[in-house]
Amino acid sequence: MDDTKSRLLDAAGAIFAEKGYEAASVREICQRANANIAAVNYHFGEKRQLYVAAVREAQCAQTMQLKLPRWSGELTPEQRLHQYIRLMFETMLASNRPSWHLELMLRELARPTEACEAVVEDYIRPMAEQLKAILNDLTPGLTEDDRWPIGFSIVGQVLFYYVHQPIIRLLIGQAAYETLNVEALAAHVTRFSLAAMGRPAGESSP
Amino acid sequence: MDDTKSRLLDAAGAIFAEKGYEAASVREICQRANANIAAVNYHFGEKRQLYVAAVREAQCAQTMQLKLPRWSGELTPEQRLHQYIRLMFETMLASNRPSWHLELMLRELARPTEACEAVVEDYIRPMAEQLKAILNDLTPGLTEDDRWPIGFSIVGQVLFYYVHQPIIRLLIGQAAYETLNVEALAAHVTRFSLAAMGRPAGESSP
Amino acid sequence: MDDTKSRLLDAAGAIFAEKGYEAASVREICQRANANIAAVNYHFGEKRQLYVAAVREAQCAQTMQLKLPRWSGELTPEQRLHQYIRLMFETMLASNRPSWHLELMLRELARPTEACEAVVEDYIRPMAEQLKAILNDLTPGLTEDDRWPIGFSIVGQVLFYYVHQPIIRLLIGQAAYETLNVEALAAHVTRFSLAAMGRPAGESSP
Amino acid sequence: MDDTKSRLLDAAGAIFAEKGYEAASVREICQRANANIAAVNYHFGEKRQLYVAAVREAQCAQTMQLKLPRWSGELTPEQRLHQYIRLMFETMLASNRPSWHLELMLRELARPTEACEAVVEDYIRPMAEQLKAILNDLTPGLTEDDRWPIGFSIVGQVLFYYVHQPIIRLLIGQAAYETLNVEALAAHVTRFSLAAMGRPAGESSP
DNA sequence: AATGAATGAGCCTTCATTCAT
DNA sequence: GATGAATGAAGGCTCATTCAT
Repeated sequence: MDDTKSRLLDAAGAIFAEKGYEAASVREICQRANANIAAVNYHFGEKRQLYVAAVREAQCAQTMQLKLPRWSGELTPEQRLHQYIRLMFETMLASNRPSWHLELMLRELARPTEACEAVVEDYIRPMAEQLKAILNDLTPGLTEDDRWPIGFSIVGQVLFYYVHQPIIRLLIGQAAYETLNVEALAAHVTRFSLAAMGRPAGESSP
Repeated sequence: MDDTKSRLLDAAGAIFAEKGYEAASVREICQRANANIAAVNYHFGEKRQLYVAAVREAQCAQTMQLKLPRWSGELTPEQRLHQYIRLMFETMLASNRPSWHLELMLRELARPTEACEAVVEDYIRPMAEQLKAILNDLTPGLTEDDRWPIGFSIVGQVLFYYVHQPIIRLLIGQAAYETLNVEALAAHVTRFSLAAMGRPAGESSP
Repeated sequence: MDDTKSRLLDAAGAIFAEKGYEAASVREICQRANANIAAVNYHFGEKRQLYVAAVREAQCAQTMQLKLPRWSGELTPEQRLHQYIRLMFETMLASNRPSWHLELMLRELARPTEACEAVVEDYIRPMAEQLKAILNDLTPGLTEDDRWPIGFSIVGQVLFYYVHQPIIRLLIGQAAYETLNVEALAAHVTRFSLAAMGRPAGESSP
Repeated sequence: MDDTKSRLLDAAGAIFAEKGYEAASVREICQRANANIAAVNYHFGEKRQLYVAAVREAQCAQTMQLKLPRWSGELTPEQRLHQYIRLMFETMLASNRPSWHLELMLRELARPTEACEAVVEDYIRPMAEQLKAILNDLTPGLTEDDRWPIGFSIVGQVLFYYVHQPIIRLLIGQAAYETLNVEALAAHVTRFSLAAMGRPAGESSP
């Protein structure tokens, strides 16, 4: 890929993720990308399409990174759920994330624009399928339609810690917030969800 | 309250909720409020403070509206949890809502600005206290600190349906999405959560 | 005089003198005068007329203050010139001046508006007459018309120290500037001017 | 230099000189320069910097124009002083001046802003040095510090005719004012100043 | 292929002023 | 007599975009 174009995409992603579409300015993006002010329109036509491209880029990067480890086959469904949940937390909370990818996608999913559908189809749905596969093994008696709410209940718990970080921080205090860690959160959500599905807990650690 | 000022607040709330702070323009707000362009500056000093005032207004309105029904005393904890959850869904999904109140607050909570803290303290924390009181009766053996994650798991499930509406709609299809209703969703989340806490379900309907 | 009106006049004079007509805002003036924003238009009709009134006020105050001491009769013309010059310096440089009066008038005289003519007639011309009377005695052989340039040469020297303060400060340095004092400056200008008129110096001290 | 930028500078200088910084509007400047309203921001960043640039421009133009004729060597100090004074008057009063250059600089020097220091150092000080050199020859017995006041007395006389034009016009009447000319004024100030320094006059004409 | 110059619409804010009370 | 509310014009500035090179 063209060097300038790629730098532009990277700068745009970071700034869109940080400030949102409206508050981000083409000038600022070009500046951070060390590109000419006219570069955005040259390479992407207009600001809107730069945004779409940035979301798409984020999506690709995320998708690749989020490949769940090939189940070693001998893992129990409980262990696989635990892994799945921990991976979500890791992705969301890991501070070493290059970083704007997830932020940008979640912005998009909460306030959908034209880029939303692609994200769902290319990124969200595959992940949902994986989760459904796990739930398949955990709740064999349920129909397809009955499994959606369970998946939403699980994913909702996890995303809450990401989307509503500021609430949590204010409610439990900064000190307590800092003690939160991926392992503990994943253990809690896994235990909570397995119990909700009538599964004995305690043996989910892989 | 002054008429123009109040009209301004209402228009601002609606537009801020719809488009976000940056994308909303003072001109547009004044136009919708049938007020002069200088009225914002006169009554609120600047755009930012109009936003803060609008959030505060939303909060007041919400708080009043959200008074949980006085528990009739003889309700079981399970029934009270069910009521609590249903009330959240009603508040969020009721289409007859005049409006922008909740939308604006959730925007604020996901992307906190200076108005966030007030919302948490005045609106969120009281609600959290009510939930904790219910959990107190449901999980007598737990410490205060251990109850936070449970509360978050419950609230996270509910908010998911609001914040990530577009994902759900795309994942399960528009048709299926329209069949969702407050009653069913509340029942699911309640059952899921009670089971997670090791409580026999089925008797929570008030 | 009305209290509010008088406070308004005082505040206006100070701010006009400090910032000039354009840069001064009616709001700021009313604020400093503890008056309502509508007070200016109520008392003076419009900003311009408030300015004119302030200049007039300055002029009155100056005129009263600037009354030269009645010559004791037995003073020589040289001594009277010395007194005249020293009085100008005192008026201009005295730091205890209530202070915006002169500033405002000089602004007006350098950039004349409609208020200029009145200032000249009521304030400047009487002073010029006094100076001419002195010069009359010092240069008996000259015609009226020939005495104007001499007066201008004297007054020009004095005003230079006021109008072009910043140049002087930068040219000779802040330290040297601070050693300047009314007495020394008056002595210099007097000596210089008397010599220019062919008068022996050294006996002008009153 | 760029065409638009230079037209902008010229228009700005003229308008700033005429009305002062505050009263001049960017819109008006752009209009006169046949430039877009955004051009100021593009080329100069903000109004303030356009002003500074205009002052600097004026200064350059003045400096070049004000090169004193190389003394032919055989001129007496008296003749050189006469030339110096006449040149000042010519610069100030010549009606064929393209213009706003001097006006703008004098505005700046009377109400110094951030641009003042540069004007003094680059324009005023060199001129002051030239004058000091002349005074050096005229008053050999004096110290450096004693020569400043003499220089100020000379320059003050000249500037008076520029800065306080309106006073003069009103005092001596429009008719008399129009008879004033560079030659006569320069002759007067020269004679006055030479006499003040104890120099026989009458032979200063070059 | 890429850019510096330039555009015009629109931004938020502040202005002096007026009006109803 | 005096004021708080409200007005509309204009302020400086920034925006995404276009154009000629």
